[in-house]
Amino acid sequence: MYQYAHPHPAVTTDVVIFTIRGRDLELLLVQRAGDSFRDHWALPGGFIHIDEDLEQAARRELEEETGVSGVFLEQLYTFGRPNRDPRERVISVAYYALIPSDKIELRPATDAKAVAWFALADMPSLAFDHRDIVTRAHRRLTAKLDYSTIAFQFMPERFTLSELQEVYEIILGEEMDKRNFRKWVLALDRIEETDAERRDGAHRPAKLYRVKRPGTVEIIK
Amino acid sequence: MYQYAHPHPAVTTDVVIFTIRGRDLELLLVQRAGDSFRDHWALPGGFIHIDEDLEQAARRELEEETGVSGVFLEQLYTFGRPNRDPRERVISVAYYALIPSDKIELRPATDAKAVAWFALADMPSLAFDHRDIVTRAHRRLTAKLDYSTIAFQFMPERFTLSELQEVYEIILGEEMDKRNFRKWVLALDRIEETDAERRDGAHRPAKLYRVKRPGTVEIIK
DNA sequence: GATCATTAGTGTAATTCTTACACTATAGGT
DNA sequence: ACCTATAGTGTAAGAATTACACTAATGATC
Repeated sequence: MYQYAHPHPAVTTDVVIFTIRGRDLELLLVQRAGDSFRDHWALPGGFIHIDEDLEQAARRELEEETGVSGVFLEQLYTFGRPNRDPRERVISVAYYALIPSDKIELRPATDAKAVAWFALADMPSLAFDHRDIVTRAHRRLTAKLDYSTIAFQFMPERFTLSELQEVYEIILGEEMDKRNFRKWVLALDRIEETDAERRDGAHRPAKLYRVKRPGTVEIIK
Repeated sequence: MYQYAHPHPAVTTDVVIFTIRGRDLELLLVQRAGDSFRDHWALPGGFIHIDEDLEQAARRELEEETGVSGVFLEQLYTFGRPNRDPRERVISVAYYALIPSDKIELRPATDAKAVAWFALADMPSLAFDHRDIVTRAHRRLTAKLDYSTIAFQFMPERFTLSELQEVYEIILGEEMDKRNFRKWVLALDRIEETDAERRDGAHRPAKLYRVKRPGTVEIIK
């Protein structure tokens, strides 16, 4: 038992894990097994360890559910409405992560819980205030498209300009002009041509590009 | 005594309270009286109450030190490095607030603690990781100048365009062109002329403006 | 091996936005 | 009347953004 002179809230991290699958922006949900919100879908998350950094806790949750590490992860917002959890006062420090589309299958056998990807458009109803967390994460992501290189975090090591454009279109939900997009993204000077190309199907092969500094998200403009 | 089956961190809020005083962007610091970092300057803040919303806790701290309420307050970031407080694990949900320059003298008699405004450029050394909190708050504020109407939150009910421009110049730390500034800010369509003017000194009086929706910070462009 | 279908790749002109820049207007003080 | 100080105003050049349509290269089919 742990004792304190004044009441302490519990602190959790929840992680909104985004990826691009097919033609959708999707996120990872886990089905709850425990006592409250049983069988509801929820964001991956859990209590922070008492000697663990917040970001480290979020990375731990991320890795437990997806097996991936070293991907983009950023603190989103802290949710602390007094009754957001019916059991006790729980404050959740929410993070969001972006997973490149070639790493999404590395999900290892976790415990018995169901884990699945859902498109933002057709999520089930979520436990706690997790819908609010998702909404805020989505807003942050779309906002960052405009002024940072965050979208590159979804790309595999090599990709075509058409694929990159499609990622932008999926997240923003609108089509973009091909020539203007290419002019713009190349002028950023954050990606470079490789000497490989992708040939798939009966059409002209596409040049493959790579991001120059894959680990970093930079502010642009 | 309060008991828990697993250890819980303490949770505090700290508030970076900005205002414009004279020709400086300043923030409010309090001198610590308690056991750790005694006599060091620190951000106003304290433990959240167990049934209190996070923002409400921040507003309470803000009002305790300044007497003001109803001003702009936004969650900034949550700081949780394991040893940021030497006494126990403390997670701080930081907020930042902006106070209009005509309300800064409403500081009521608080307890015995010293309270003072400091220009960002010459702050004393701060307790805990409060310097990091201030740095992040300042970054957020300058970033928001570019894409929101946040600067209006510093303005009194009526103000001249020169005063508004000066606020921008103080925060950004650079001079701006008078004609371009006026064209730009009027095109935003977020402030309007009143029929009053300010006459001070031996020169042409300036028209007074007011913000159209004082309570809100809007995204622009 | 010609044709077809499919995606990759490319430039220019019009428009809008941003920047640089200097003088007149009006008050109070002398 | 004149001086000083701040308020207030427009235009032209340059930069960035938008709209828009055809050629290139491949694999599949006949």
